[in-house]
Amino acid sequence: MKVSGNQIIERLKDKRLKVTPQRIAVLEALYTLDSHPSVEKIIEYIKKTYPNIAIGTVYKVLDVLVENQLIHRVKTEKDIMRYDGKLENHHHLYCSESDRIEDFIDEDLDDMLNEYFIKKGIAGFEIEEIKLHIKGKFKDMQ
Amino acid sequence: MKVSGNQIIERLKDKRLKVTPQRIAVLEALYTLDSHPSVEKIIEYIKKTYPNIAIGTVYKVLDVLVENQLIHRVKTEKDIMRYDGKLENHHHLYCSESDRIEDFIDEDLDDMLNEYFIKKGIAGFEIEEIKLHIKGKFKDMQ
DNA sequence: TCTTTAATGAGAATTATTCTCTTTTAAATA
DNA sequence: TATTTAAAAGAGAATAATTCTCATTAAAGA
Repeated sequence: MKVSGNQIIERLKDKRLKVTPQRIAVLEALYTLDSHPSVEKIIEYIKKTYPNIAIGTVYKVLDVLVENQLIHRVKTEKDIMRYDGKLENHHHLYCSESDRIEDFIDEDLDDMLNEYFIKKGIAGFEIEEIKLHIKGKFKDMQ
Repeated sequence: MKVSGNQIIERLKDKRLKVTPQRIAVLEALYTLDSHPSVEKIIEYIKKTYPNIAIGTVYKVLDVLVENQLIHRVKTEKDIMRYDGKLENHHHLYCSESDRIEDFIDEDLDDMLNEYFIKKGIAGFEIEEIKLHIKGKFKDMQ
């Protein structure tokens, strides 16, 4: 996920958020780190270039970014929160043994699901977003 | 979800688990409580008939039941764990405003998804289970 | 009934997350 | 550019869900 510094600033400005080094650092971490890092991993990464950042600030920044839909929260069966900087619609592959999460993008699948639910609907419920959570095992033991 | 006391005992025995009053009480709570209760709700319910149960015991029992696949963990974007006693394949409807979760069962949908993934597969990943997480709003404000 | 092994109870410990309050800073305005 | 001000960050205490420890109890097989 390559996102330049200017793009990060643009994204913050688009949401009318103050552009602070801390916010940039958190987004930068999310765009750089492999995938779906925990707060701990995010802090670890940021501290390399910004050793004095306060942990509470990272939590607060993450909250603000989620509220403004610049990132998403992701939860697995383990009990810490993880974050996802990918904005396009995607699903998740998850292996509970390794707690590894990978993104899964499949437009054909999305089309099929949209068509299905437009036709069928769900009584008493207004659908906003459909995400698949696909559990299983990764074949390469990365 | 009507599950009798005998059925509960059978389910524990099938998994070669010792049948203890605490385990029965936790399963009983899960089968009785509306849907997807938190540990707090489970404890609250059990304490009515079993005021001295230890909180740590409830957590441990829940772990054992999850390990043995008698129940499932469910996570939302809020940060406490919730549990689900339903064993049949089902999806979740979720409203983030109210943090309410409802089950969604649709065999046609499951058939369609199974067919799709049997045909297509996912490179490097062995699928074990597919769950939809459908976000939106409940129309009745229950 | 006896024995063994596993489960429970009680409460301390841990730890992710939130909160409070003071200081600092981004950015709008003069 | 300097000033102003509302919002953000820093520091660390507080909270609360969950886990851990270890002594006690109980389930279930012999």
